[in-house]
Amino acid sequence: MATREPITIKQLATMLGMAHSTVSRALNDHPAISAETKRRIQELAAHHGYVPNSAARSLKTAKSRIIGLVIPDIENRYYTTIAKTLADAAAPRSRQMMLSTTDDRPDREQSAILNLLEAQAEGVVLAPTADPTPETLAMLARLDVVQLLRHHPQIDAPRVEVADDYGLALSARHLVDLGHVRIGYIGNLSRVSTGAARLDGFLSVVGRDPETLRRVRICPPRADAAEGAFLDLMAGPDRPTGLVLGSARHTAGVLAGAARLGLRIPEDFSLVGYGDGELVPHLANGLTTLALPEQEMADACAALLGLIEPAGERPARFRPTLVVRRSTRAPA
Amino acid sequence: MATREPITIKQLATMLGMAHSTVSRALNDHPAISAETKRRIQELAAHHGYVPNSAARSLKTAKSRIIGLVIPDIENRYYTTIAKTLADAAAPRSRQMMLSTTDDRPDREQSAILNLLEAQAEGVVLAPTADPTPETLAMLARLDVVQLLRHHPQIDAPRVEVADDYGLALSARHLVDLGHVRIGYIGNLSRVSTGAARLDGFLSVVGRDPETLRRVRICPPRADAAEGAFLDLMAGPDRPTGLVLGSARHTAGVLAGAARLGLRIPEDFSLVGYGDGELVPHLANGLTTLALPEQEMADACAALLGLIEPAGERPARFRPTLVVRRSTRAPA
DNA sequence: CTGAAAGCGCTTACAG
DNA sequence: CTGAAAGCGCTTACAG
Repeated sequence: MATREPITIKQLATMLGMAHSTVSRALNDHPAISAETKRRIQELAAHHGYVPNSAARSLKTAKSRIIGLVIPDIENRYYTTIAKTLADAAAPRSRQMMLSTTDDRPDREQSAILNLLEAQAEGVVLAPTADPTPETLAMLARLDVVQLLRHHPQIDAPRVEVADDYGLALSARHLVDLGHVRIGYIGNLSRVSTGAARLDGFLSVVGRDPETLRRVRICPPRADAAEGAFLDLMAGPDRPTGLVLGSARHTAGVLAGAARLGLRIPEDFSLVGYGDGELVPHLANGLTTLALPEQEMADACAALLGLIEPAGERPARFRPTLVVRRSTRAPA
Repeated sequence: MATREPITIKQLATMLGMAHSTVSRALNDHPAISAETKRRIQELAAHHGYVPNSAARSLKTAKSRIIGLVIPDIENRYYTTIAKTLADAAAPRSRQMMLSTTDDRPDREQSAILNLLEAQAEGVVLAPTADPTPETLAMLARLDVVQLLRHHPQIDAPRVEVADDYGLALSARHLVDLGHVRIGYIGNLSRVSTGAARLDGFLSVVGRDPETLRRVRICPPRADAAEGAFLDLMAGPDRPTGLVLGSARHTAGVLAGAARLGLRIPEDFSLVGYGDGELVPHLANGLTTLALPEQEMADACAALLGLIEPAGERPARFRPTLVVRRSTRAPA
């Protein structure tokens, strides 16, 4: 029974010869309205395909049912899982999820946050860029924010993050325990908090002498960049016998580089990835990797935004676990 | 300079001793306002961290800047790419992307569409479930919709889809040309349009005799389901020497099943996947697969919604291409 | 170039 | 249990 022009509460009220306030209350199941009146009104509303106007409701109530998710990259499996879990939590509570990707650009971050502020978002889950603009920081102070994964010193908001230093120490320790001495690292820019923490965790185990630092490569989270870094790292003398990754998006590049150089895993070098997933067991003959509790972290975000009941403890920092498969072994 | 309570146009007008209509015009860069007035107003607005209220704007203009993306599963790489591309197209046009996942459930689809209708979404990109509810169909008639990938006979909206029959024929033909005779198929439910078209394309090449149909397995788009189907398919006598997949989410299950049975690819059977991606070249020693033009399809959606200029032709159906790697060869 | 006024579709105290 | 009224923050014809 959809009409071209959406029908309004006022029109329904006119048809029924009632005040539109009564219609509004009936549609919101207000206790003061009689059952019979409610039934009549709701029937007519359904018949005419009445749909409430959320802009009008938001204007009146000064809040919307929108929650924002602002992340660098939806193609990163980690964020994909977060998006899925958050969307699943939002749907049954009639919350809408607004998704923006920043590609780690502060200008895109700023416009995403502006849009959410304009929309009077109820909450925002944000994985901040390395350098949010002053405008972004000012706007964030006016929103209910959760910092996901990364954090920025000037954003005063609860954090939901991975114990990355712990995790990367786990990765490095695994290779050391297997007997590796020359261990390389390819990871993200250390300007974002996670990049710094991951490198730090790695170095806390292998040491910080110049010799070791020469086996560290930092590059953007793209496969082609990682491939370049890998080729460069493996070109020199005293090639690493083990390699630790600090980003999921570096995996494909390293595997491509290894294929190009004809290096086998784990015969020629051992590899520890970052992040698990459906396909990861089938990479590199079974990629040893750090698994992150994406689900729990997304739940923690949802709980902090009041979307779901907090499930027991809600630690700010979640510990990754090392999943040992067949891409790591003692050096030849 | 952010205040707790957001500042409004009226308050700015009072401070300046002007009419609030003038302030509104200045902030919207209306040509009739003098440069000097604009400057003063915009300066004050910036100083007070003025942010327009999008609910008020939407209420007045009877439209929002929201576009909806309603898909079954964000973890499916195909949809991830679409989401990324659409988000990238939306951002510079100050459009917001509302993401809902349906998990192929008509009730979730209905509430997602209801939310978008309430929000007066400018456009909706929808990959419909197999059986949208009558309510959903009625609401869709009131929205500007593009049907992505799948289509439903009762939804009257432009389609952006893959020539799946063509693509799966390509997959099957590849194995036939290599000399395979016993070829299996694992794919999606045929109740969704793509499931039917893919199976049809496969059968158009291998034939529809009962012998062949016994090598077809239909299962939900989950790895565990695909693994079960695979084990079942490979258990019988006259095991297929080649296998074609009709869903990206079946890949992990089949690889897990093959590992469990100790079957090597391509020595023991050849495998053709569905959908390409960063990691796919590193699966199964180089997975031969159908590559879909996700980027172009997302652009076509954006163009149909008026978000971007149509780039030359805009075919409704996009042809996948077969990327031959090392997971397929002549049968032993 | 600027102002006064109406109104978008709701919600919600206040009356009765 | 229902109604009359005000108002949320904008935009935009209509005047001048």
